[in-house]
Amino acid sequence: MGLTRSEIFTDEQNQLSTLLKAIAHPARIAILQRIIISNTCICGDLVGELGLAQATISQHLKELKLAGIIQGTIEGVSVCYCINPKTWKLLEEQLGGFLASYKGETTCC
Amino acid sequence: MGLTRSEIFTDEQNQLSTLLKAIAHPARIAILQRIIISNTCICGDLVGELGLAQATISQHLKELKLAGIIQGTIEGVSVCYCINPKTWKLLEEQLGGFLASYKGETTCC
DNA sequence: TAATTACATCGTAAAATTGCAATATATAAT
DNA sequence: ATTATATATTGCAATTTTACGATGTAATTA
Repeated sequence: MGLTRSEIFTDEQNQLSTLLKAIAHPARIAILQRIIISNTCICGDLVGELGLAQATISQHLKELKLAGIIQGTIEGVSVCYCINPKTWKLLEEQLGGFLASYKGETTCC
Repeated sequence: MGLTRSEIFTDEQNQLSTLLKAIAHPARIAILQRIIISNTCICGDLVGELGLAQATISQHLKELKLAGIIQGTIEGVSVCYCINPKTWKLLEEQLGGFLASYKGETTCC
């Protein structure tokens, strides 16, 4: 009916899928890459560089912030965004464990 | 308008987001974990174990197959699914590179 | 104080996702 | 040939996502 039945899955499965969903969009990947490159935080630059409307960028930033992947600090008139190291580490661990659990076996169908 | 503007992003960004979207659902994570555990492939078992309707499981399997993450082989009456090693490796590389590009810096906002 | 700048939020439309019952299909067993 | 079993497909409803114009808000500048 359009809503994910989270109750029937484990907390780990739900948490990982939430983090993945947050980064599973080309615009949000581009935003994260841009933040990572300019280690120091940017923001309004994204609007001019990505080719999406300001409202759209702001919405994507909100989603990344909601998932805890980035954090924003008010800096005068503008807002400075950067990676949240804690969540990034969590993502690396959870996802790394998940991906590494498959050992490319030879016995397959 | 409800449709992602893929044209304005790079092929790498689009490809990675497609793969991520495919695994960004608790049911599909659960399905992949189950396939990985029983290194040898299963299928109908999922319906009984996950608590989702047969049509729903079948649909999730279809999405994973479409993204190239799993592959299915007809085996008598049932179908045997397993991980597609090639795509899994691609995902590990692309995602690994992306996650590793952030070196938890100290200078942040 | 008024104007400007940077960003967030609201409202809305189009499209995609999630889930399931019902039905179709295809192979195996009787 | 008929029945049973396993999976796929169809059709539908509820919900979420994506995108953007318009508008609101908050801090800086004139």
